Amino acid sequence: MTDQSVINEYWLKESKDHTMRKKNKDIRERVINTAVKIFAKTGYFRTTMEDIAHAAHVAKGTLYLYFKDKESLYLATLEKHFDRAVTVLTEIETTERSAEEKMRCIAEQFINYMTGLKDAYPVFTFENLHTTGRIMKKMRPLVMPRIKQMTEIISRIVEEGIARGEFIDIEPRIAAFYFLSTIRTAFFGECFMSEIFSGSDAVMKMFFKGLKKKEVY
Amino acid sequence: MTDQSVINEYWLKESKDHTMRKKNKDIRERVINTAVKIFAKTGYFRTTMEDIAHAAHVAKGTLYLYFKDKESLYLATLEKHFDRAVTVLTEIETTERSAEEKMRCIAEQFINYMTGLKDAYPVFTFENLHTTGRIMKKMRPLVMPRIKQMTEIISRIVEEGIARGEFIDIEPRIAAFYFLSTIRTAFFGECFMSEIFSGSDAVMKMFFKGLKKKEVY
Amino acid sequence: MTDQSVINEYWLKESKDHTMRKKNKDIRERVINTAVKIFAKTGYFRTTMEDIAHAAHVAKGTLYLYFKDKESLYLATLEKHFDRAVTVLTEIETTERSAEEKMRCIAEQFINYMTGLKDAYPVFTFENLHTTGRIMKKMRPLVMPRIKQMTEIISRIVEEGIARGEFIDIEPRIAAFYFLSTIRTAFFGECFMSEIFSGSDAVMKMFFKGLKKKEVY
Amino acid sequence: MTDQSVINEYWLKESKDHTMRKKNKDIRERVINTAVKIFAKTGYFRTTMEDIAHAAHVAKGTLYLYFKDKESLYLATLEKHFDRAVTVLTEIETTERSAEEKMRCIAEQFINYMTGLKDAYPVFTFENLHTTGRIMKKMRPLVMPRIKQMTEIISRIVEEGIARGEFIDIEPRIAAFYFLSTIRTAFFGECFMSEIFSGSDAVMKMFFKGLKKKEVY
DNA sequence: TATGAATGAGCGTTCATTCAT
DNA sequence: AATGAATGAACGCTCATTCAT
Repeated sequence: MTDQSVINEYWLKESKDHTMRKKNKDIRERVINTAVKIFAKTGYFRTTMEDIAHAAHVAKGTLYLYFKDKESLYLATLEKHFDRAVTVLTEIETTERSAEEKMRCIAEQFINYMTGLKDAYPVFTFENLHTTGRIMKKMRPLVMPRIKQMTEIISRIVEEGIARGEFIDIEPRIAAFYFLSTIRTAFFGECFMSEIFSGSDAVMKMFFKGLKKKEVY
Repeated sequence: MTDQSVINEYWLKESKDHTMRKKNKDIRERVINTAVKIFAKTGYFRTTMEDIAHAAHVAKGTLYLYFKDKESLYLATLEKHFDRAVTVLTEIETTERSAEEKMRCIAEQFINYMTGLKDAYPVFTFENLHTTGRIMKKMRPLVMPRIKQMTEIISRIVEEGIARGEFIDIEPRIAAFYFLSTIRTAFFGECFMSEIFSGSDAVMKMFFKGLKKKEVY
Repeated sequence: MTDQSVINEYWLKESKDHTMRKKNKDIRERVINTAVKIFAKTGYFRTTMEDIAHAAHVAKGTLYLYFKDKESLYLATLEKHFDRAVTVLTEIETTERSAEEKMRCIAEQFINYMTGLKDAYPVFTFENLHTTGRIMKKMRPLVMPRIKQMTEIISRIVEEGIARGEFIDIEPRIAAFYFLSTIRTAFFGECFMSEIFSGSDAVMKMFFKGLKKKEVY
Repeated sequence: MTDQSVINEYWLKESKDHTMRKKNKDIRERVINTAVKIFAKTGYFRTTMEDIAHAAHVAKGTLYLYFKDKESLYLATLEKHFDRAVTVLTEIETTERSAEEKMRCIAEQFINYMTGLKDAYPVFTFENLHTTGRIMKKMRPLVMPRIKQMTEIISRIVEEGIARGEFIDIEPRIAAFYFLSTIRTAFFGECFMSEIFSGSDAVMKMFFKGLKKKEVY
């Protein structure tokens, strides 16, 4: 839909550096990248440190050289997701397009990324904030600022759209938040509920119809 | 916003039947109603069978007389959620209102229900479909038809709206699905991310602006 | 040396009740009695919960029904030692004998008990107070009062001896403390260092020579 | 109480040679001297090789160049303790004093040394012989001869006292063994049980009263 | 039917030891 | 010789599930 060959590199970068120059950095990376997938596929609790170690081709003990405990490793995977998301958002924000185009591009990128993790539901959607007690406590301070950050970038794009007369006069943060949620809906429906849903385009269309000024025919 | 005194009863029904006529049925019910809350508050994995047994004032072993295992008990709580949701939807569908009014009423009901479980993120939103491989396998056959059912009821309301000229000509299922997702967004934002979000009304407004025909002023 | 058939029962009681009337009490007892020996033989750290469970013919998990953790089980074994020691001391204190006879009887009892645990160095001698950090913190409040209690009983016997003109005029507590230490010496030398030592009688003799008034020949 | 400036040097020697001429010897020494303190403070099991390596400013792997394993390192620290003890004993034996004076000097030295290791219960008292089966097996052949050696030196002093008519006619080894135990008692009571004990002088006095001939007043 | 004591597989984590550099 | 990253066996503890009462 939109040109994105350059941007895509951000999402895929991790699949390349298996050459291991600095052991240190590489193992950490490898572990995180492995853990991302396993956590996503199996869930936090069902995933064992042994699973991760095995999949990352390191010994169980090695994990603890790089991460204080399971929780920390999990948080590191979240961090990773967010970093990429923010990078992509920033990248797109600074391109030259209409606000709507930027947002459509973002949606496309995100959905691609999520879909790329195949059966792996990307862990950083909002609901994960609510995961069970103790881990939640540590997550909020990590996650909330990142969501805020993401929301802010999108807010700016929305503002831009409002200023340009593309969008209706709406509180930009709310539109931004709803936008992220809409992306999730599109991805989720397409991906997991294809039996009863297959209209991510239609959903996006509804979203933009709600956001945009009435066009004059 | 809308009159809902009658409908509310459905959500609250469980708090009444502590009279225990048919012991059997009563224990099962009591366990489920207790488990709903505990699972919601503590999460599936952190919740122990002992927690539930204790809170439901039965012995641990008793749980296994009524439910094959923890998973089954969990699925039973899901059923409960869905049953209520469907009941409410059906109830509202058959009232005499405009399509938009029905949908707004639904949103209100759902959000009330979710909020009523306090800090407990209601377990039946879509993403839970994806929890942990093994359990998911058993969940799909249970959950998918229910979501389908819910979607269908809402679809009919949407169709109604289209037929009446309230809504644009859109695939009703997609609108229905998106509608449920929008409810979730409104609830979630309001409830867990109040720091960065507080516009459930605005979100709903955007949704309906996207759905409704351009009004002539 | 002294008649002690009755008193001995206290030390040996645990070897009898394997009939298990009240499961509850019996398992707890059995575990403690087993743990006493294993801890003594193998040491706190080298002893695994599995070792104890196995030796006590219960499952690992069962241990945790009766004891919060390894530490608590260990402390319970200490408690046991002390209880018996105090019982024996009290028993002997109230008999009709000279102070010296009482003390010799105590020494004999203690040494018998220790020796009865064969290779098992009884864990309640004073130096255990100093075992490694965390466990120590919990031990002191448990152990110190017990040692105090033991010391006090013996102190009273010493006082008695002083009052009767058997012993020199010495601070009774110090004599009591030294007495317990002397018992340990006698046992230890006899038991573990027989190659270079075999004079528990001679040690006791020295102790009493130091304690008693010069006899007039 | 007694002049001991010269003798003290033996105990303190390790704090001087940080000049590191022969690297080899120096690292080994440094490790042992560090380990002595850490083992004493933290206990054998709670002490990790990393702790020691870190404190001794060497890498973990380096420890294994000088010691086969943790156990061997521990045994080496015992050696150290014993070496010093024997040196001190020998030193004192050859001075010109009465037997009692020599023994009092020994007691003072030992207690000073123990106290110098601060909260660290000196690891070479007899009871440590009994730590944990496996290690014990290796310890006995190392430790027993040393204790024998120490006992013998003290025995000679006792014999001397007997010969000079200072002491009663007692088996010197037993007196020697009891003497070491009495030192331990004095130190231990003073150091760890000050709440219920504070009479190391009184204890020593009792010991010597038991050992010495009745004086004629 | 209801109980809850007993079970034991399974997990997170530690740490002595190895080995490539 | 010296390093310290990597290893993996081993342990304490949890908790879903069973079963004798």
